[in-house]
Amino acid sequence: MKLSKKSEYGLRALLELTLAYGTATLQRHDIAARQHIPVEFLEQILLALKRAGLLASRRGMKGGYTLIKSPEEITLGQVIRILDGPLAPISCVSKTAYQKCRDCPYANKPQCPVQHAMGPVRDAIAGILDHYTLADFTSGHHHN
Amino acid sequence: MKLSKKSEYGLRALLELTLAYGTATLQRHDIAARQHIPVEFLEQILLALKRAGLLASRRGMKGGYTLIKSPEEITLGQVIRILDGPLAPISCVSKTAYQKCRDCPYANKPQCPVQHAMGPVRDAIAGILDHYTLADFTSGHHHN
DNA sequence: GAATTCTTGACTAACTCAGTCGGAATTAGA
DNA sequence: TCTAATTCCGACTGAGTTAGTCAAGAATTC
Repeated sequence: MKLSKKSEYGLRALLELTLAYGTATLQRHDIAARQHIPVEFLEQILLALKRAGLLASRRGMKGGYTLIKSPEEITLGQVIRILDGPLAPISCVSKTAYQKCRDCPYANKPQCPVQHAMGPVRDAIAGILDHYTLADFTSGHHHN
Repeated sequence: MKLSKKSEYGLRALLELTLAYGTATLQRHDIAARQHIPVEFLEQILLALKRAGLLASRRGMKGGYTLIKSPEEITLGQVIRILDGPLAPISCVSKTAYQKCRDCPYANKPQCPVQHAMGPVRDAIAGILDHYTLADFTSGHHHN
């Protein structure tokens, strides 16, 4: 039931990139310093977000990262799925990464009690996180 | 965001114990066989649930485990907290195990964006799991 | 006292998490 | 063209967690 550091750092990094959206590109060390994230670890995260199509980057002097989509289009659910995998507490109730549970005596049967309990949990989590955008995430936030 | 095998097995074991509630005591190997759980691993789980006050046990021949409280009084939230720890996705929004996040630039400040997003998630999860009892969990279930 | 069952504690192999490191590729500016 | 700055990529690591396994001890019944 836990959010990894990777996702937490990823969200905080995207917060900075959202604040800079349209006006500036940010470098690893800028983000790392503002959010107190180890720079080499942050790098991995930014690369993953880039591969997933959320960020663009430039190398060399004056390089850095920028958001490639508008903050209203990116949800926390997307980000967490990229960095941490599926939101569902158990894969037999996942919608984005469903997997039949093997060795469960109720697998396949219509009334698996675990699914019955965890389905609504996954829907509640996804219902919040898939409607919460980076714009929402940043609103109310002012630097220093 | 994931439920451990420990919790999953624990819930499935409690399902069997709920079905037997008031009529029989179950032994490790009964539960293990019905739910396809490795018996030595199940043992740890049952012991933890016993220490937490949900189960009673007897040793020796004709021994076994029984539910000590009625199924309406035990929620999935309680069980998962015993076996997996807090439900909150991040400890700074936990109500049962709050911890200030260190090294977060927003720690203490009233408007931490991560808390703002994850607070409702933790409330949604707890809202479901703390109202879902073993009685609900078992309803609609009939053996074979 | 023998068989059965829970109890306790230690042990382990595999995996994940949270980084760290070294070097290669790209770009800007001198 | 040279150099400094920056991203990119892969490998590596130490600590901790997960999912068990195992052996020996204590209680209970027959």
